[in-house]
Amino acid sequence: MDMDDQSPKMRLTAQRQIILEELGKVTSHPTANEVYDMVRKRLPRIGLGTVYRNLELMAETGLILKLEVGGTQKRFDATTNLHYHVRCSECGRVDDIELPVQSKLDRLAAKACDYQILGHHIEFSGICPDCARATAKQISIN
Amino acid sequence: MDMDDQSPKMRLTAQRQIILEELGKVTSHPTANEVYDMVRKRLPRIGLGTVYRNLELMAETGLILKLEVGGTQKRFDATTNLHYHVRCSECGRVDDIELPVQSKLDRLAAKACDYQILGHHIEFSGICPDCARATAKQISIN
DNA sequence: TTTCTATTGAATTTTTTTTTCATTCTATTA
DNA sequence: TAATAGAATGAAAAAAAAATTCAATAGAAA
Repeated sequence: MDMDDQSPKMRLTAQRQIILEELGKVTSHPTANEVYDMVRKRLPRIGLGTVYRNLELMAETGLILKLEVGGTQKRFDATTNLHYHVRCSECGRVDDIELPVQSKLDRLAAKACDYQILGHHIEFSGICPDCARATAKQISIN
Repeated sequence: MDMDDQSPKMRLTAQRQIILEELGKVTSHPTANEVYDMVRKRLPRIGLGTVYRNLELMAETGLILKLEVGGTQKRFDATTNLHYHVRCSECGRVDDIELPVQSKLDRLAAKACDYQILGHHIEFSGICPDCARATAKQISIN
């Protein structure tokens, strides 16, 4: 019999499990390299290629979320339910933002263009508390 | 006398002018490499570094817009007034979308997190007309 | 156990972006 | 006009980020 569309068999290897665990531990949205550093503390011999490969794979199967937000590097998120992000324009840090998903935007967009709209993502930009504090300090020194 | 905050003197060289012109000609949002290819038809000896350098510079001064949307590469836009984008999840093409800017989102976001919100960007994802047509053809062949 | 396939680490390659530097260009001053 | 100083350039190299290759390994299935 032919199996359905699902990928053949994706094993939950130690590497994958630990990548997933480490990603779940943080609320920041680490880059592949940052995940590599986190995972390496527990699996010192893991290769960077493996991390890239698995993050990509897990994003494809929907296990995690791949964020292609501002900045040069892709970032990853263990929370897969739809939500928005804030990005600090100073330091690049990315956080989740608790805002109800504006699904009406999709309907508006569908009317406004000839694409078949699948969804949307909102990225807010701003100054994170840490950078705001740093700037305030900066000013008071001058 | 000391001059004000503006950058010293930014010359409008032939290279810059042509980059700007070529970018203005298209409604797509070309990557640096695509701009390079466009510009090279008129300035065959221009270097890729010059294109990158100037796109980055012009984005900094606000002459053009740098989009860090989905996909691996940065894209550039000659239209600088705030607007949203749709990105084809099949081919990566990016188009503008005519949708009023939802400035209330910034106020909601400000309440929902401890960042100092500066603004936001919405990226819709969908299937562009071309890819939709290609998919339809694909299906009818099977 | 044996076989088959997915996965890995290590290294390499590719892709994208940035930087370096000697040279050229241009605006301004003398 | 010629000299000068700073900005900008092309060409090449380097750096950064991501993807791929491949022999070796590990696990599941037979």
